[in-house]
Amino acid sequence: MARAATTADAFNAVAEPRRRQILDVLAGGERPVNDLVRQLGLPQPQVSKHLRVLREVGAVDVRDEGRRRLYRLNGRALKPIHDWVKDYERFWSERFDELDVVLEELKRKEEGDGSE
Amino acid sequence: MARAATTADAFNAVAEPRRRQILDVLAGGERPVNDLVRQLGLPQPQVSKHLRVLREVGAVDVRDEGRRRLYRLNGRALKPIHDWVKDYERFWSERFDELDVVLEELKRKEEGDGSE
DNA sequence: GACAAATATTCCTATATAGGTATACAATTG
DNA sequence: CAATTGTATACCTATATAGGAATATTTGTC
Repeated sequence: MARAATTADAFNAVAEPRRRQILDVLAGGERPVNDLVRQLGLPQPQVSKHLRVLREVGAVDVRDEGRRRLYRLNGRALKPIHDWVKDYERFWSERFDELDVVLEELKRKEEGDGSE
Repeated sequence: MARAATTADAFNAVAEPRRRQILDVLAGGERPVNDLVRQLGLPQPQVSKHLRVLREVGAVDVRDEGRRRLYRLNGRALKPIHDWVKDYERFWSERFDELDVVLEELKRKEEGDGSE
């Protein structure tokens, strides 16, 4: 059985790091394919292929400008990812809290042992 | 060329929705495999397979308790996902900001038309 | 109109996998 | 000790893909 298609949802689309890179660049503003090609140092066909995936999950939109195709980010498509992962933030934030407590206790111990 | 392995990183591991579900359940606390099997209504071998992936990306930790294996969440492993997607929050938050402005203007208009 | 630029798409391939089925192994129970 | 429980894993299969190489199509320039 195959994995879910890369175009199945945003999670699958952005699992591929190059596609995340493309989104990162587009976060800075609308771009033609050529810009992405140059900026990412990837071959043009590759970039087009990745853009197609991103387009199909709705993460980018495209408009024609003559022979150029300008792509822009649709960040809303990434919201499901954020919505899912944000609930896990407490698992590393609390960790920091616990670490602070432990460090505080260690500090007290050191002060308590300061006499040795 | 194959896609990156599901065990390549957290992004690839959680692209599969069942694995996200597993993490969601474990977010509620340490669990034996059997609990996950029953709670998710998945066959046991499937659950074990998914758990192995999650274990390899570090998203879960396991300890033996007799013949039972208890799995617990390591939420830190999901931080890279959060770190990446959080910068995109502005792309839907600003949208909400704009919507608020529009709604505010509509409200003012309605209040202005309140005399009719 | 010839040529170049920009880009999408086709063809190909080796690779990994999600689920199904069956099995192996260890621990527990009676 | 036999039977049961709990779980990991092996074997199998159909499927999708990331990149490479090549190509097709459209638009722009001179």
